[in-house]
Amino acid sequence: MRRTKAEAKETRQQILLAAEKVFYEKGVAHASMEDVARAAGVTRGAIYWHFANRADLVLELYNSLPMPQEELIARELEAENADVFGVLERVGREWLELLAEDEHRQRILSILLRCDHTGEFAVISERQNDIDDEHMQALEAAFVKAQGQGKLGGAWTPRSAASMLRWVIKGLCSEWLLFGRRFDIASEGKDALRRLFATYSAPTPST
Amino acid sequence: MRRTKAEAKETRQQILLAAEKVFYEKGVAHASMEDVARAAGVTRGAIYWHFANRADLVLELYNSLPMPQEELIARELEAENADVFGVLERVGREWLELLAEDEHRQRILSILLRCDHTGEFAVISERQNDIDDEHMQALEAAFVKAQGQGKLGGAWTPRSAASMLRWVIKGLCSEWLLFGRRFDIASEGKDALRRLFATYSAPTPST
DNA sequence: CAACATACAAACATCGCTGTATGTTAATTC
DNA sequence: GAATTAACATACAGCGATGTTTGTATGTTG
Repeated sequence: MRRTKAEAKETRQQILLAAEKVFYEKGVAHASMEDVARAAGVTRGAIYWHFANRADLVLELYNSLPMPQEELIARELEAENADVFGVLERVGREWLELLAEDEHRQRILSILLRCDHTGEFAVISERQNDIDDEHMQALEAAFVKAQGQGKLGGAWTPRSAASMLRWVIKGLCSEWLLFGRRFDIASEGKDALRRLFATYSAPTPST
Repeated sequence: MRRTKAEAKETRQQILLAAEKVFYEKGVAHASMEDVARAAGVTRGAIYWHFANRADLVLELYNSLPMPQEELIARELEAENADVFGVLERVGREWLELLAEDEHRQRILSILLRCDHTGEFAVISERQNDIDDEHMQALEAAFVKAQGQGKLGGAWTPRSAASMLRWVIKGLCSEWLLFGRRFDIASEGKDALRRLFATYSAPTPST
């Protein structure tokens, strides 16, 4: 029954797809490896060959998501006179559009939002937190630049602006994913970002 | 061994306190009822006498949190010339202060943030979603009123303003609770709310 | 002060699921 | 083309926890 390397990769992919489906429907905690195996058309042996355990399987599910090119964005912001708000707003919009189009991303992020974050799954949360931290640092740096250009108005600090942006995007995504995707996230997100960035550049109030 | 009614209530309270402690430290999924029983100084028998199962225990933990007087707030907003933004900003601030002071609330909300939301725990999430929905409706109604008073500027709609407010408060609380409470949520929250409400009343931009 | 209900403790019955160890077949490797 | 090893399937061992049932002593009620 030995399969060729290409077939093995195929099997691994099938397992990931099955895990996505089963975990999404039953929840990570309540789906057994046997459930996943059946959905993938293999036995648990195959799963334990490709993945160490359930936590590893979930982690690989997360890793299977292609992440947006952050370096490319960073380079765009390098220029002295870069339009920071323009770039950030566009990037945020693109992220929401990416999520709106990619059902795999939707399901995997839903799984992660709803699963337990303690014990063996803590590594996954930490992973997400690390990425989040990097994003925050990049965002804050960008807002520092905008501030240097005299474009950050109101009582905003780079940190407060970055936090607010992240909360809005996170809130938007969480609500959309956990609540049955009952609105057009791309268009509503576009509007929300529009309003938010408008407030960043508002003049400092006198009061 | 039969205890008096007062003693029974006492036992129930001890179990809730133990559950809070144990679930917070080990996570709902990885703590056994035996763990909770030991921490409470009783046997599992006592727990199953007072609570149907683990999900019920967690739900009662959530129910043990006194919720802010929403009717009182609603009444404050009833007046024709009510200062909607002033009231909402104050209520938000008070909520953050309440959380900052109450360690039980902190631990219980942390537990709920990190636990699995599928299967038997779905009822708890639904409960929270219902409350969230009510809040959103109340918020939206309040912003409608503000709009009627001509106070809602920018490109804000009552709904978008309400959503943004909720995302900010949720983001603030989640980040604080999940990330080790590493900042002064009351003071930083106050600032964030200040900035946010300032943007609500900003004049509609010409661009 | 019976009779009953309450508030638990202790014992029981399983049971699903996990991880591993072993078996088997077919690709690779040399 | 023999030896090796990759890619699984199958069989196994064992646990840890859950919900329930039974036991029992003590409040409570009429």
